[in-house]
Amino acid sequence: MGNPMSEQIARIIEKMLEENGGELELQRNKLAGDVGCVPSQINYVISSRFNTDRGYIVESRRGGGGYIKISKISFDGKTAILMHALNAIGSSIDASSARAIVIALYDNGIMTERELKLMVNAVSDTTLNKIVPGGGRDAVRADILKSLVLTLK
Amino acid sequence: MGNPMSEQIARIIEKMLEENGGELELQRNKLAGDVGCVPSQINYVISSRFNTDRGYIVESRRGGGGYIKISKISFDGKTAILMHALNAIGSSIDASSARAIVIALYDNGIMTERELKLMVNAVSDTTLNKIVPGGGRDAVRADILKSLVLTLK
DNA sequence: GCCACAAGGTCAGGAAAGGTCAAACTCATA
DNA sequence: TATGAGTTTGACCTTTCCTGACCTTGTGGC
Repeated sequence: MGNPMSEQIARIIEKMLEENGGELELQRNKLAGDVGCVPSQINYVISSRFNTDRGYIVESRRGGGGYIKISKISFDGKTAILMHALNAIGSSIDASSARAIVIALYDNGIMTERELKLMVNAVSDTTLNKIVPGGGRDAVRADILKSLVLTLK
Repeated sequence: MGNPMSEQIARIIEKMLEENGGELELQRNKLAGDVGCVPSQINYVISSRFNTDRGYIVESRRGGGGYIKISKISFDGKTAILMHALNAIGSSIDASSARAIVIALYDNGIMTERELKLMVNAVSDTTLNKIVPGGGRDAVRADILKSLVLTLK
């Protein structure tokens, strides 16, 4: 692994995250300028390394005073269960497996009954069928489910 | 950490609203002078952040002794709120409007904070961006959101 | 009624972010 | 050497914010 610029940027972000207790707000253009790359590369680094799969939540705002906010999900006891679930979900998951995972989480006392219904609903086929084309549906479901599971942290 | 003037103005208004039981009358020119911006920016802040979608009603009067009155809507019937939300969602909705609606529901005591986070996450752009192609994204979001809102019934 | 002044309203334009996408490049490996 | 995953870049897009010129409405004096 030579030392691609993406690595450097990722390290910079990781360091800032550590110094800020797992949460940070950055200016895309400023960071790009500092490190000497094109702004969209910041997006690339974030989406390839600070995504939900790796346990980060990213929010952003455009316009004057815009920012990108990255937060790392931190571990504790029950998070082990959640991580296990995340792992089980993978990059694509069908409706019944998703349902099973959610129910398992409920059985483990990770969430309330209403939250259970909420999640079952969100990832049900009837909800996703309408628009998402056949192939992509399970992938969309996986993304949503992972995002939801992370919220339980 | 940008800190646009609009944010500051919004915070000031929010604070005044809280101190006044959800209702307040302000002088546009005075507020603009106090905070150091052009008067029309007050309109911008009000129309972008204190609009009906977010649960506010705005009235005003021009001329001598003019004013702008902002009141936060407080619903009574829970189902009325949900119906209002469903209506607001429609068949397609962008990320920030979706977010606004969910926050409004939370503000009205329809759901817990964790449910709020869950929903915000489920309909965020970062979650849906990955796979759903540009056009359909807002439609998928609307379907998911409506499904989630109905779960609260 | 007419006029001056005191509010607030509208709108278009430009600036300041961040987002998206596809093409080209790199480099390890089959 | 062909292929493909990962990286880099730039052209173009969308959202959010800020400002100023100009418009409309209400009040009070004459």
